[in-house]
Amino acid sequence: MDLPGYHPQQPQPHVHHPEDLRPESEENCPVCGDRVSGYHYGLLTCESCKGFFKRSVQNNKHYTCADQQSCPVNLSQRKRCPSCRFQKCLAVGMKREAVRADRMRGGRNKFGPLYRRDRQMKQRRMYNQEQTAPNRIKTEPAQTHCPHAPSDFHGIGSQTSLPPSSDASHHYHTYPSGMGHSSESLPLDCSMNTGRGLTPPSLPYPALYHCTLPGYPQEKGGIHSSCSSAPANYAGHSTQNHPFTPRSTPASSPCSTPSSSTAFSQLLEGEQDESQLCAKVLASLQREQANRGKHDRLNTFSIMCKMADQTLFGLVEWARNSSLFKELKVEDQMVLLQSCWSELLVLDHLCRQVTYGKESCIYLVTGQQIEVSTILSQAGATLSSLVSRTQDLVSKFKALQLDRHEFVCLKYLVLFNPDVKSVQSRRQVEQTQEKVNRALMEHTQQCHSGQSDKFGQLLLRLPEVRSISLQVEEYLYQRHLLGDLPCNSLLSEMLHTKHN
DNA sequence: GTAGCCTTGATG
DNA sequence: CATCAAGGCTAC
Repeated sequence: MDLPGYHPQQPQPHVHHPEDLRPESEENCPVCGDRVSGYHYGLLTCESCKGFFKRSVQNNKHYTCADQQSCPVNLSQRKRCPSCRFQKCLAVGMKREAVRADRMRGGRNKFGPLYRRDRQMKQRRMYNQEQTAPNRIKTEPAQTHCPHAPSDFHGIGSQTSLPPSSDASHHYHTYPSGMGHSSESLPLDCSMNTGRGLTPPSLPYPALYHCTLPGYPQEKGGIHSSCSSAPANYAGHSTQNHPFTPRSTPASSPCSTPSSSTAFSQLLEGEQDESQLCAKVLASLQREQANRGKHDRLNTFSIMCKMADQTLFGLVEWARNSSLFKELKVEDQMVLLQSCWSELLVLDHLCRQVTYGKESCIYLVTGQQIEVSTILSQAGATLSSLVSRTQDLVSKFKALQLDRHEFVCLKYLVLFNPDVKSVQSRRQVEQTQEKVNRALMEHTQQCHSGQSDKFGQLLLRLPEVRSISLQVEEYLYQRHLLGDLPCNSLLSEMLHTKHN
């Protein structure tokens, strides 16, 4: 697999977790952020969430949320909405089965080994942290307030990681979605400095297709000069990383048998270099933050949206540059992309986690990492559930040892979806999908003959990708309606198109 | 209903 | 016998 890794000249990723400053024993409850008192019903939680979960299961409670099912669940507000609290308990992994039907006291249950493994893992991680601590970039006090984000595409709670004593409630008054609206800046700031260029990234995306697609294929400068819709950081992409520029196959490519390499050379031609993408997104965000006043900094949610937006832009460009995609009518290209953009984002995120992500961390497109437990302890129910579902899928893909070729195939399979309504050349889309399907099947058989039915296993994951992506869209749309999404983004345009 | 503290009892 | 994750109790 092609592993760009970290480039020494690039900002090193930071692991952001407030626990940095505290001993392990003071880990926070993933449901409400309170102090944990031990393992309860499947994972480390606080005493109150343990009791709450027990009561809810024992009394077979069915709560209803009076709001949007995304209420904040934290130390100060955990009592406010039992529905969201219970949903979050489930989302973070508390297990109903661990509540005993016979109410037998004492003893141990079947989760004993799970607790032990988890403890060992945590100990190992702590040991590793101690080993590397002297080299780690410390977050400045101001940045311990850094908001944390689950991913580069989910859109994210812009809640800040406030210390337990701080009162975050004022953040929630205006935004009942459960996410505060902090103007405090993302961990990005740790590495952001004095970029001074005036390159507003918010540009007229609505014209994306009308403006750019007719201009292509290959019209030099089509997208970049005839239309200002491309974020500045993508300028130059077509020359630096043009799909028709011969690209050397990664030396570590796991498999290059004649049949699959022929099929794959066509599929892999437009793949972006992760380190370039990372550098561009980071640079653009740094510029944007630098251009803002001290009190006008982007909040976490906006930063996450911008990351997602630029990732999305990259994905659109990837599709547009793909020779298979170019064979389609422009109208079909548009409807296909409009139908699958969120799935592509989810797949892109998954691949990033499988390739670079460390256990229990989420790896952002900027190379930064955020502890899943931190996110779960601060996010609302919807976001927590999204993060948990996605992390589950990451584990499954990791277990399947998904390689880059397979990931690219999945992207194509999602893109060439003949079931999309209003596709004109349905047969053509179908044929391409079959072609990719065959390539994927051959590849898995040739390169992973040890894993029986890897092909089938990969395909079986796609419905979950689809389902997560729909939840992502729904979540983003809610935030959009609340006015949380940055204006003029490709993201909001895609959401709008769909809901119209 | 909540949450902090107490009691219980299988496990290693 | 110590541990610790279950359930129970009870002031609020």
